[in-house]
Amino acid sequence: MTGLVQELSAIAEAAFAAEGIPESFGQVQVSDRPDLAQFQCNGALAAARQVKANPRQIAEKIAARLRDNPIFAKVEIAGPGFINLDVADAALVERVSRPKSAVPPNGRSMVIDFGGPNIAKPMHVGHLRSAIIGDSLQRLFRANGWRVTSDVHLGDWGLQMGQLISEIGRRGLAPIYFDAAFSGPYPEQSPVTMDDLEEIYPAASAACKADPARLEEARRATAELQSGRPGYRALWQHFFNVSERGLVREYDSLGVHFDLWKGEASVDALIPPLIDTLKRGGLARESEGALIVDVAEPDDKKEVPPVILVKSDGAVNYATTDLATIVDRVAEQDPDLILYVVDQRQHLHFEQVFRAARKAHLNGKAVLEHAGFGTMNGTDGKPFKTRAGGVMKLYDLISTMAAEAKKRLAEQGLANDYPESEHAEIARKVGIGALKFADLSNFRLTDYVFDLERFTRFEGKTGPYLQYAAVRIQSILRKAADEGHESSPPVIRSPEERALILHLLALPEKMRAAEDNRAPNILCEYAFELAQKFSRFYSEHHILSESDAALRAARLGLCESTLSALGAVLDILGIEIPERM
RNA sequence: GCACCCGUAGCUCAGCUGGAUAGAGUGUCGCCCUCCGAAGGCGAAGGUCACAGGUUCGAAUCCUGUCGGGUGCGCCA
Repeated sequence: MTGLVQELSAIAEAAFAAEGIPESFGQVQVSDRPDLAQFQCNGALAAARQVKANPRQIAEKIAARLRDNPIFAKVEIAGPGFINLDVADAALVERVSRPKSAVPPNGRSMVIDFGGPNIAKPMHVGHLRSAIIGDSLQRLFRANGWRVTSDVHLGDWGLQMGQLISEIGRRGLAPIYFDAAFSGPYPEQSPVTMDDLEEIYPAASAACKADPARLEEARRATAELQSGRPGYRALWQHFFNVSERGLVREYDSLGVHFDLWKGEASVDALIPPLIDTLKRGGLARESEGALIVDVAEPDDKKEVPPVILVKSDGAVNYATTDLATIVDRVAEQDPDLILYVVDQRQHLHFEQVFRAARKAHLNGKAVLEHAGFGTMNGTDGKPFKTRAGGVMKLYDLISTMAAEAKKRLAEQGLANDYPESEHAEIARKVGIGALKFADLSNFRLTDYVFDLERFTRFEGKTGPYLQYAAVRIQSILRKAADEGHESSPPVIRSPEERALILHLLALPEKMRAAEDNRAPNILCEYAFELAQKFSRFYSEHHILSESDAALRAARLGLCESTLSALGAVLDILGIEIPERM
């Protein structure tokens, strides 16, 4: 699906080429002077320098060619050589009325790695960004025709596992798993619950921080787990199972789903052969008791430390599992792109891993890319904490958001007569919609302030504003159907209709820009403007009571087109639209 | 110390492959519901785009430096 800007650019590019000027100067954009024109082309100005000609003269020649094309209602030259363009209403209406078809597969495939949470720890607000941004990206790439495989990629193979194991051993909670003489089978019932783990983990972590001997113990346990000690493996499996149930529930409540629930541990078997390969290729060497891969390059501006494959204690790092995971993914599906949606603070880690992977040719044809995101701070500018000083659990945050949404419904006196279950469902969708939109509308890389008050705002540039606009359209269409009104392709009889249709035709460009930049905030902006333009149209024109049946049908058609575009974008953002609210 | 990210309206943030008058939301002040959902619409006020240089016909955007904030710099993830 090509967008209007793309189509206009192609026309202008052809005009430049016909004048013997590189066609790249023909790029058309939405005008930043809407009072003067709908679109503009600045190519004559840029070309003038290169071609050494008067920009106005170039613009004149281009404009003369453009005027031959009936798609334009206006072609004007302004200032030093801007070419201002308006598209004919008939052309707009024709394009917005074309039946929309799904984007066909583009033949490319990718893996999205969410750098998921560590098992045995509850999800907290710090995990929000990866989940929300990553989910939006997987929906976006799919919508644009990619074959996408998403992997939550849990943190389940590092030192924290050894910390848990050694702490449980000390407490004597499950002695059978520590009995070297025991030959199994181990109990099917987990000796610890998720609640237990949530208490044991911080205790173990604190103990290791305070006492080097405890840390040593945890390291040893980690190495033994990784080298296959049966009791530890069995215990680990319990951690994993217990945690996974909880995590699935948390992600479900956010509406985030993964194709794969793999983790670091899932590539365990691939590590020994990988290390072999790296050793044989002369890429891995021993240093200070550890096995490393040098990845520094001569023209580096910063110091890039080596990748540590095997620590001096014999355990592997997450760099090692990340490398093995690349091997796994290439073997499984040979993707064109592997995208890591992980905190920007881990940028250096990925740089190291990517370099090592490329050096060893592990990545096949895949481009390896880290789409980092900024940290979430509290209103004090420091990493977010609750009033009590701890991190806020995701579950609590979602409950709070839904409760606020419910309060809002009550204030408005709305939904009083809805069944309780629907009431709760609306509150959930609105609460999560507010949360997701607030997160996604910030550019990925910038740190942002987590302000509960701002998140629970439902007016202005928020998720609920968009949901509200969509619900209003649904309501109109329902009434129209009840009254037996037909819809027809839109017409342009007013500036509001024209503005709305112009914006509808910009969707394909925005989808592409969002993909190119891995930036869902571009779609947030688009959706917000779409809802604004609809609201404007809605307040200026009465639809159902319009006596001219043809005009009423055309306006209903415009409502349908708007709902379809808004629904598509909200779907990519992972925001659900209630039937009513 | 070195490297990376950032500094835009009172507040929260867009804009950054250079283009005409720097945008939005919120907050403040006005106006609009006997008519399709007011979680809405319209309008006003609010800016030396941190600072100083440079490149350019043209810089919030590119380059250099300064100040301020954040982050990262083998055996955590």
